[in-house]
Amino acid sequence: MKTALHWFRRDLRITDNTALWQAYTEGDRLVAAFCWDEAILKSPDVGPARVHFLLRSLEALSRNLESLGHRLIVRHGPPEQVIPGLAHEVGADAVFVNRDYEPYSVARDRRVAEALAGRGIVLRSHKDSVIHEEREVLTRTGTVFSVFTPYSRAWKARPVSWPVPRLGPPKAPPPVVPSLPLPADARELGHPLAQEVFPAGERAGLEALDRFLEARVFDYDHGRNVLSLEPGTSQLSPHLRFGTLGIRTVLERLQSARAKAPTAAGQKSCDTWLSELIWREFYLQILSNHPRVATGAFRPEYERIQWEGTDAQFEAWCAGQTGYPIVDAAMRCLAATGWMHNRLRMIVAMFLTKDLLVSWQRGERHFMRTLVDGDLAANNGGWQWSAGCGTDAAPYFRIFNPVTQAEKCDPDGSFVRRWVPELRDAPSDCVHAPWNRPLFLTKSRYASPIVQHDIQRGRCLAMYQAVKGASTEPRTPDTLDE
DNA sequence: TGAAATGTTGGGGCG
DNA sequence: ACGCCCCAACATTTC
Repeated sequence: MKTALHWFRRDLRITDNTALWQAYTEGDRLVAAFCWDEAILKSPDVGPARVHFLLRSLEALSRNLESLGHRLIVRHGPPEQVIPGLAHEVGADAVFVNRDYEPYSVARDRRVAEALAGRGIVLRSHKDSVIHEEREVLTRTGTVFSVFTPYSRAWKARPVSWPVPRLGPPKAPPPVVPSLPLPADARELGHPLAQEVFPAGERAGLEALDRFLEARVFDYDHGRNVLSLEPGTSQLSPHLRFGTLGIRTVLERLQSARAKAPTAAGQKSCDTWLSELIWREFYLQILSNHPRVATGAFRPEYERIQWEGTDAQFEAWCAGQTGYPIVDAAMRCLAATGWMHNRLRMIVAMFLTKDLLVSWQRGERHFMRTLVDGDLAANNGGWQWSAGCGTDAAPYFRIFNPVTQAEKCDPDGSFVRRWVPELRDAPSDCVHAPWNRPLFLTKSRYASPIVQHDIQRGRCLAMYQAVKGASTEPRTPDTLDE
């Protein structure tokens, strides 16, 4: 009798789960396991929003497995000890995982594979979290893309893979081995969120997908850039982050939604959203092929920047106390809910790096700690884009004006008023720039701007120009890191 | 997936 | 009627 152990990581679902399906079909007996890895959970990059989402998703996963007659075995400790130990305990012939491309995970999986091999057990890893993997979309000469547009053209030219079936009932009873309880509540691991916006788990993921594809996707071109109460974005990022939703399912349902698009503009909106999914895979393959981006600028010349921003300025940014309404509203929304609209992520990132002149890496770390969907590849890619030091980056001189941006994405100021109560009574013509009404500003008790945009913009341009002029030999953009 | 500075054009007020 | 100026509107360049 062959026993297959499936080790859940970032694939917390039983539908359209490649490695789980392989373990189920190839083995005579399935063991489903999750390892509570303290190294990850104690990392300063992990905060309560994500831990809470993870816990609730695991509870849902456990219930879903039980409803079929399976059982989720939970163990605590270092995976390189826990997984081989459990595999040995249940007499597994093979351990199945879906591949994870972050540097930490790659190293961890290598250690686990070695430890398993020592016991004569094989680690079988599968592609699951992406449609096309790190070395599957390459230029004609076989090098890695570092510009999005040609990457996405090549991505689309490849055939997509379709969902795998949902897990079925057990072929043999699950093993009787100890399983430890999950921590009862995220509060044990940090401060509770003031507001929770994301229902967790597989069912919630599928429902969020269908809700988005029902109508909102057809207005995505416009809706994604405004901050109205009903979000124009898909709200799927935490589900894609934790694998409570499978990417093949997303693609399949997007295609059928696109076929039903009411207008040509609706179809175009579907394509725009698809390109956001491709951005996700673009940044994943950048991280896989150039792991050094996790610790430094993709364009090395930008490593020389002497960031002038102070700790106090960084802390004001984190706390939403910069005196720029759109920035403060966005940062307070993040602190309270663990989520921020993508347009706002760009605005606050530009503001931190180009107005406060604080290193993008400090912002990157803060986002990782606080975001419910915090993902190394996407977050790093976004920050390097904003700072102008990444692949396919915004040119360094592309600097957002926080007021102009705010007027575009929050024309009536309702988003600002919701998150910055000091400005609840601000007249619409100054809600994004209250310093234009000194009398109102004093009365409102809202912070005065901690920097002046036009002045900081000039300093930023000078700062970037200095390192650009100092750049040495030209780099080859598609060489691989070791 | 900008914004500011600078340049050009054309309509209308006015002497 | 004409030229002049103003300036909005748009286009181009620059950061």
